[in-house]
This record gives sequence, C-alpha cells and structure tokens, in this order.
Amino acid sequence: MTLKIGELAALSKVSRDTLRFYEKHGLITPSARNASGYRLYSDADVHRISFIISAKEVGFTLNEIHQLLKLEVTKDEKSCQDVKQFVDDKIAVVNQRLAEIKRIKTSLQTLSNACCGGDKPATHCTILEALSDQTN
Amino acid sequence: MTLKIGELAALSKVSRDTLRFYEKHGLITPSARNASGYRLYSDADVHRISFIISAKEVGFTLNEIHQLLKLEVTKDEKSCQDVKQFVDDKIAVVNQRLAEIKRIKTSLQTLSNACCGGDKPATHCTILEALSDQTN
DNA sequence: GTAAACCCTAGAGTATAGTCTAGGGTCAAG
DNA sequence: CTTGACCCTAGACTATACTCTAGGGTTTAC
Ligand SMILES: [Zn+2]
Ligand SMILES: [Zn+2]
Ligand SMILES: [Zn+2]
Ligand SMILES: [Zn+2]
Repeated sequence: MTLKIGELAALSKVSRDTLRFYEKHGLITPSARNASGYRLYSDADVHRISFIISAKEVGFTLNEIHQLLKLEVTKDEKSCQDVKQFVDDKIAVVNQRLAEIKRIKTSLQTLSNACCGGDKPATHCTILEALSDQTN
Repeated sequence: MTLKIGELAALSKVSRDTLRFYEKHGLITPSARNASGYRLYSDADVHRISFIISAKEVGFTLNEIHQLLKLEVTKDEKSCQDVKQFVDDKIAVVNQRLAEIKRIKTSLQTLSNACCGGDKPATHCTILEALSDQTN
C-alpha cells in the first residue's frame, strides 16, 4: 500500500507542507517517487510519521525526535538504558521549564493579589508600583 | 544625571544591543542625543528600563510590556481594574502553559517508568514501542 | 597623535516549527 | 479537451527575542 502526500496528510492529520518540511529536515523521506516525481509513502513511512507525531505529543522537539529516530532505527545496537536516559534527560528539562513557569505564576499571582482592582485611577496601583520598583 | 548606552547597559545588566532593540520596538527611547548622536538616558529612562526588566522577569512578553507601559504612562486615566485584569489575563495564559507542560511531564514519566532501563538491546523497549504505536 | 574603547546605522543571522506564495506540471471526470 | 483537485520546487514570511556583522565616527588616556 502506498500513499500520496495528501493521503498521508489526511491520515496523519498534519499538512502536506508539514510533511515536506519534516522531509527537508531529515525526519522522514518517502521510500519512493512515481514517474512524475510525486512522493509515495510506504507502510514503514506511515509507521515513521506516526512515531514522529507521538513523540511530538509527548513534548519532544523536532531535533530530539531526530535523535529518537536514530535510537529507534538502531535499536538492536542500543540498550533500554540509552533510551530511558534520553527520556529522563528530557524530563529534567521539562522540570526546569515547569519550575520557571511556576515561578512566573506565583509572581503574577502576588502582583494580582496586592491590587485592589477598583475603578479608581491606577496612580496608586501596587502592580505598577511593583514593576517600577528599582530593586535591581 | 545622564547615561550613555554602555553605562545603562552595565547598570541594567542587559546588552547595548538589547537596548537598541527595545528602542527599535518602541519600548524605550532615550530622552536625548549628544552632538555626535550618542544616546543619552535620563533618570526617567532608567526607571523605564527597570520597569521593562521587572515585567520581563515576571513573564510578560515584549508585546505585553508594550501594553503595560501604556497603562503605566496613562495610569491616571486607567483604573486598578484595568491593570489587574491585564495581569489576570496573563495568569490565565500561564495556567494553560502550565497545564500543557504538566501533561507532557506525565507522559514522559509514564514512558520512563515503563522502561526497564537495562543494558540489553532496545528491540523490546516499551518507550520505542509506545512511540511507534499507531493509536492515532 | 594614536590606539583602545566606545558609539552609530542598517541589515543579516539564530532557533523553533511551520505556513504561504508563485509558477508550473499531472491526473481523473465529464 | 478542459476543469478542478492534486502534485512539484524554491524561497519568502510568521512570531519571539535577541545577537552579530560590516563599515564607519568619537572620545579618552598615554
Ligand atoms: Zn487600587
Ligand atoms: Zn492596582
Ligand atoms: Zn528494557
Ligand atoms: Zn526500554
């Protein structure tokens, strides 16, 4: 079974452009072209794009998916340790981002809580004051 | 007291380039130039860059800081309600990002937990399997 | 009086992840 | 045999927030 780009796009719920973009960046190359140069995707290709999409959904960047695909393709030379390590490294990065966003949320919440929210002029607003404060 | 760009940069711990970049994007314009065209920053300018930096630290984008500066400058025409609403809107956005990152973290954690992490070939690796799974 | 350190502008480059456009070829249906 | 839906390429454009480069002018210290 082979699919043309539009068919694979519909199946995978990504755009044709995205498939071509992934190809340009070495993530997936159709296993064949027809006489007119149309891309033809095989079952293996469908499998691969599915892998890419799943990996995106769990938060890997395209660059990381690149690495993951290498692991996947050479999985008989790699160990579970290698794969797990890769995921754990990503978890560490995600945890950092999480901490940063939590910090931001807390800061904003503190700002908001201090403001009276009334309809009088904001000349006395604690939010604007706090942002203007030269504590740096 | 007036400062040249390098002095303000050192004081504010941002780069000269960043100051010029902010200027190009309408965030801060030095109140004067000397005869040679050098930027000269006043106390008010220092105050303004401090506002910008504080706002960045609590997670506002440059675009949002633009809006905030408008609120700050016209604070006698604006109410606390306006300012608080602005912050609360941002909190809502941050909460969404937080939820998304938590989702990602959970997914990654689930993947990692299922993998044995051993040193045998990853041909049986549950992580690679899960990512390959065509449930879409 | 010259060299280092600083300033200027305009514009290109970086990273991320696509989306869109122009200009043209291909294929199936009626 | 033509119309619409599809395919191709190359390259520009989006958003975000800078950073760097090239090619000059200025200031300051020795
Ligand atoms: Zn108030
Ligand atoms: Zn207020
Ligand atoms: Zn294992
Ligand atoms: Zn495993």
